Amino acid sequence: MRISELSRRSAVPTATIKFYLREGLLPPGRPTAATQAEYDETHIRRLRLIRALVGVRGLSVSAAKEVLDAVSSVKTDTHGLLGLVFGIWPASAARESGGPRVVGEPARPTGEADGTDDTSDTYAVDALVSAMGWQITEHSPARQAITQTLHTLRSLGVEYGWEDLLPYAELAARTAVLDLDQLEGQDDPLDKAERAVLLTFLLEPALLALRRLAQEAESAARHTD
Amino acid sequence: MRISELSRRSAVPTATIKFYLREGLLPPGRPTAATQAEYDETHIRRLRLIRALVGVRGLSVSAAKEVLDAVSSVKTDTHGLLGLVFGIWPASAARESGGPRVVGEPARPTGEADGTDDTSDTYAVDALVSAMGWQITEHSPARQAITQTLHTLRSLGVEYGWEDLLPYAELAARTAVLDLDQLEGQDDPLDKAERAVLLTFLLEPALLALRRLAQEAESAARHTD
DNA sequence: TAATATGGATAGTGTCACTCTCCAACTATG
DNA sequence: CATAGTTGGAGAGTGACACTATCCATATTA
Repeated sequence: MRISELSRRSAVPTATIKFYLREGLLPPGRPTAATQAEYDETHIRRLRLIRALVGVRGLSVSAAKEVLDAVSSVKTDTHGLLGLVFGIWPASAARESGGPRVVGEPARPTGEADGTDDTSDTYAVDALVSAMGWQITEHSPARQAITQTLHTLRSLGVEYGWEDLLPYAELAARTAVLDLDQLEGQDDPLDKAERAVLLTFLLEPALLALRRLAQEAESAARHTD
Repeated sequence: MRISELSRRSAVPTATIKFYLREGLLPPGRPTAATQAEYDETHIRRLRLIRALVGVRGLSVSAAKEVLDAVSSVKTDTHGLLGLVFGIWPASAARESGGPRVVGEPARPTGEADGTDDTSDTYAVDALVSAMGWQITEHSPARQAITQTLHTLRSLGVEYGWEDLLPYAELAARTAVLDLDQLEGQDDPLDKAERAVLLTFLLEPALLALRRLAQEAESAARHTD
């Protein structure tokens, strides 16, 4: 099929499809002439995946590209596959770790305005990880996210340590078991990778939503007793 | 203190402070003259909270305003407080529920391009909620987020129903118990509201990060067996 | 062969979170 | 009390981002 049919069938405007092609999110079609190319079902599928990651999950286009590249890079190496997928962190983390997105300002010299240090939180996360008995890559972006959260909470005067996160970590471990179980069926490494991506990224908003619902229910339950 | 000291102590540029004042995120200082106002510790605290919600959690400024307004609106009404806080959904959900953010396009008539319907997923979420025995407001934004996720997964050819979310919901329920426990100490309703906001919103990235770490660990564990 | 569609490149748009510039009204200093 | 530096407030400007629109030299279709 050509681009207009691809557009119609995927409900993505042709201009946007061209944009995704340019950004390398969508692989080019098979060229049949100088100004003609042929697309197939895989392109429709890929487009839906892109829209899901960007639109539903809210990933930036560049983050989505990272994710998709990781999925495509899976040839036969079933081994590092999941580590690769699980190691990807949405690009928004970049602006998180560097503080609020600053554009023009030449990094004002006054670093921490309140004297709190970040290093102690790094050790706290190490303690948490080893308390759970987890084998984790040294420089996982997820580690930084937790460090950041602990640091922020502390700077806001909330007493919060890694011990407080431990019970959450236990629940996260069980969540991970569920997640991995969902991948058992898939034999084709590419399908497995795609499913891992979908269940990891697309489930994130749903899991947060479940927490909210549960909070509301728990709050109601405690108030009516 | 005046704005320059507030800026120095909070590490937020004065221009940005002025912006937050204009947007209503930060309450105005006590005016001492036509072009002079006095700020205090509460403003520093509020600034840190804003930066945490916007910078760390990644809320939009308008979403942060909603959150902050909700916290401030708590006078003595300890009752609906938590429901109010838990019911807030980041503004990004708005663009999620409406599909990818479309700006110029006049809403192309071709609705669902692949024929899948959204209504069935709405019932699925109802089933999930009642299976958990949760008492939830009818039009909670969190419901929509889950509906959306189920719908997206289905449109991508992944067989996924509310039954698959049930075990996650059980874990979410336990998470909520932890969350609510953390609020028990606070007696002052305003402190309680602020703590609820912090632990709900700021913990979200950390919880997702914990899942990633747990996934990596679980994946490693399964592969070395 | 004329009307329409396509791939590719370039430029433009709307939104967002700031950031900069002005200016009249202060305040601190000599 | 003169003057240099600071404010609050308003409005315009900026850079990043995710598209979206316009061109144009082919290609295809009627």
